[in-house]
Formats: sequence, structure tokens, C-alpha cells
Amino acid sequence: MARAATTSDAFNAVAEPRRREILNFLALDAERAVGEIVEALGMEQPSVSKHLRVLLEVGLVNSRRVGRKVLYRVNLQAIRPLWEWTATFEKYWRHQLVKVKERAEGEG
Amino acid sequence: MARAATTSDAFNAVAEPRRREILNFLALDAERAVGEIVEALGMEQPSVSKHLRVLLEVGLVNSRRVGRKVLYRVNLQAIRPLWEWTATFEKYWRHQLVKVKERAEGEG
DNA sequence: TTGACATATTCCCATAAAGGAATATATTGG
DNA sequence: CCAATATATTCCTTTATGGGAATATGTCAA
Repeated sequence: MARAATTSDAFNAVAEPRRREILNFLALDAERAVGEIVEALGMEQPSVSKHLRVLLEVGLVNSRRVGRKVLYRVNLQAIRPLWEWTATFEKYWRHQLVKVKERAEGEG
Repeated sequence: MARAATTSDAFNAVAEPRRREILNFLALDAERAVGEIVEALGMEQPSVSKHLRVLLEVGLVNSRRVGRKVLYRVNLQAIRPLWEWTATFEKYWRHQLVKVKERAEGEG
């Protein structure tokens, strides 16, 4: 078996640094045309289109056509599973910090 | 170019469902031997070892040998970048919810 | 219709992943 | 040293990636 497809879920889609960059950029504003992404991130247009397709398939972005342009927006809901998974660990992580802090104070 | 290596960062390492399972399991307790993971998750031993190696290279887990066993523990700090990235979106997401709520109340 | 602009798709290539099976390495006890 | 236990590594195969380059598709304006 090979690695899971990038389109299999948000985790795989987001593993690509470029795609994270695109999502970061899209999060700043409501909607962005492909050309804006290309210019802002300095990537090749076909590359951007391909990455957007992956994000679209996973549901991380939505798109709509306006004239010649196609506008993309982040679908924040789709990031939720990712956030929830990491948040679990953040809880443990906070516990760990508290313990470290307590030890430090006990010694001080 | 091919896909980025699974060992290139936490995002790529965590894209694999099995590796997330392992991390979830490790988060439950301080330390676990490989054999415990194998039994708990019902995976093949070589598979677990291979996944652990990836997690180790990325710094998501630590290990120490105790007799014949090798104990692994989660390194919560290493998950932080992941959490931070997703948390950014969670902020936007909350905003979006507030807006929806406001609209709903305005109409009610 | 034609041409310019905007985006998407296709083809090719080098690379590496993950599982399975087999085997190697390490450690302890006798 | 040998056998048994516990992990790690290697080899093989199938599959998909992402970039580059070229090209196709879609849309507007005159």
C-alpha cells in the first residue's frame, strides 16, 4: 500500500506546506481569486490551481465563479477535526506545564 | 518532486492515521512499550516500530531502553506547532459562529 | 468571431510511502 | 555460549505525489 491520498482527509491535505500557506492567506479575507493567491504567494498558477483542487476535494475551501475569475474561501468548519485532535494534546500539554511550574515553585 | 517526507515535520508525520492512533494511545499514559502498543492497537509489530521511528525523527515521541523493552512517550511540545496553526483558524471560526448567532437573534 | 485574460488539466518524471514477509539486532536468563 | 523475548531493519511492490511545461477550457470585450 502507498501513502494515503492527499485528498483523503484534512490531515493529509494540510501536510503540504504550500497548501497551508494558501489557507493562511485565504483566512485573512473573505474571498480571493486564484490570481491573487498566485501573486501573493509567488507560486506558479498551475501549482496553485492544483493545490486548490485538493483543498476543494477535502472541503477545506469553497469556490464560486465570478466572470473570468474563480473566488475561493476557506471553509473553517473543515479545519475543526484537526483543531479538535490537537486540542486534546494541548490539554495534556497544559497539565505538564502546570506540573513543571509547581515543581519550580516548590524549589524556589 | 514527490511529496514531502513524512519525517519532514509534525504535519506530515501526523497525516498517517495509524500514527495518530499511536499518539492518542501514548497520551493516555506516561510510557508504553512497543509490545503494549502492538497489542492495544492490533497492528503488526514491524509496522508499529516503523511508525514510531517516524514519530521519533520528528520529535513527536521520545524513547528509552529498559531491559529488552523500549519505552516510548509523547513529546507534547512537538505537537504545539500543529495546535498553534489550527488554533489560528479556530479563532476565525468562532468569529463566524458569533456572526451567525447575531444574525439569528436579529431575525428572531 | 477573435483575441486577451483567468483558471484548470494533462503528461512526464523522480521520489518515497506503507504494508507484508523475512530477518537482523539487542537483552536477559541459564 | 544458547535459547527466548522484544524491537528494529531490510527488501519488495503498488501507488501517488508535486513540480515543470505545455495546453485546454472558460469568459468577457469589441
